Amino acid sequence: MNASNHTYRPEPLRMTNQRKGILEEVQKARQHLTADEVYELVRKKQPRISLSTVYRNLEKMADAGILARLELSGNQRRYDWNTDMHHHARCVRCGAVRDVPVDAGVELDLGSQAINGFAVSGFRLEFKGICEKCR
Amino acid sequence: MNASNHTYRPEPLRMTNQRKGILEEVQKARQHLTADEVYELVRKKQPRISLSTVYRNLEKMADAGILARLELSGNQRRYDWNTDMHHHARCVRCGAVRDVPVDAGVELDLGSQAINGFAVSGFRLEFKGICEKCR
DNA sequence: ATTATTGCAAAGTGTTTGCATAACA
DNA sequence: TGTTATGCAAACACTTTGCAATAAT
Repeated sequence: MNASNHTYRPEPLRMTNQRKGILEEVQKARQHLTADEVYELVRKKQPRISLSTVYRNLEKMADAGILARLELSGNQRRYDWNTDMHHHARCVRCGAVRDVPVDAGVELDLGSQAINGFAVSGFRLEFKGICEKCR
Repeated sequence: MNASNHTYRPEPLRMTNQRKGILEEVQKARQHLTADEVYELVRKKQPRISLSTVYRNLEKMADAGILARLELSGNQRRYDWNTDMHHHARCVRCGAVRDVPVDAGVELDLGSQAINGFAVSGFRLEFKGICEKCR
């Protein structure tokens, strides 16, 4: 996890059943899942998988860029199959989280100037509101 | 936090020493503090205060609008003396969190149209970058 | 054969809660 | 006096870790 002196070789990721199962569930979910939601799903097919394996793999795959880690403010970590740049909207009523394409009516102009002395390298944008279903 | 039927009476907040001490530390801090940072500070003056009192009071005062709760993605909760609308920037190197005025080079155009079926009522914007001190 | 990965249990964070006692208004 | 607030300890939810056994390359 550390590019030390000069030869940084990323750990190869072995394709274990557990890994495969976890990846499948995250990718076919239409929701952004928490670790234990993934656990419950994978468990149906691999009853002996352990929760820590799920945690470890979600983290590892997120590090590898296979999945996206989703850390909404004040909430449990979730994992997302969509690794493209996008924002999120959370329904304050039912808690559902939906993706928001970067261009969906949102115009964010950072200019090139630093904000408050910061050299800004990125930002995250999170909407809240009421989803279609809830109104 | 809930205006139910008709007689909503907010609990009166008693001004205890603990409450006062906590409030003071948060207000005079130039940082956004976590509960246990507040605890350590208040403890210097009130050695017998308990951590749960700190937690309870920070939450209660945030509910009352005296302080602002600050939930940056994937991080510990912090509390903020500034209850006005503003954004935050976090230094990826030292972890410092600074306020960003709503108009600081940021142009966010929501239009009036809903995003992805959401009736958007708010958003939160969080910058990351390198702070002045760190570069 | 080598080394990444697993399952399990245990430990770690950060936060909340129940309860009897104390302090406020 | 009536009720909110406190301290303590214990519970909680989520996540990480140590370790010996196992599986992938």
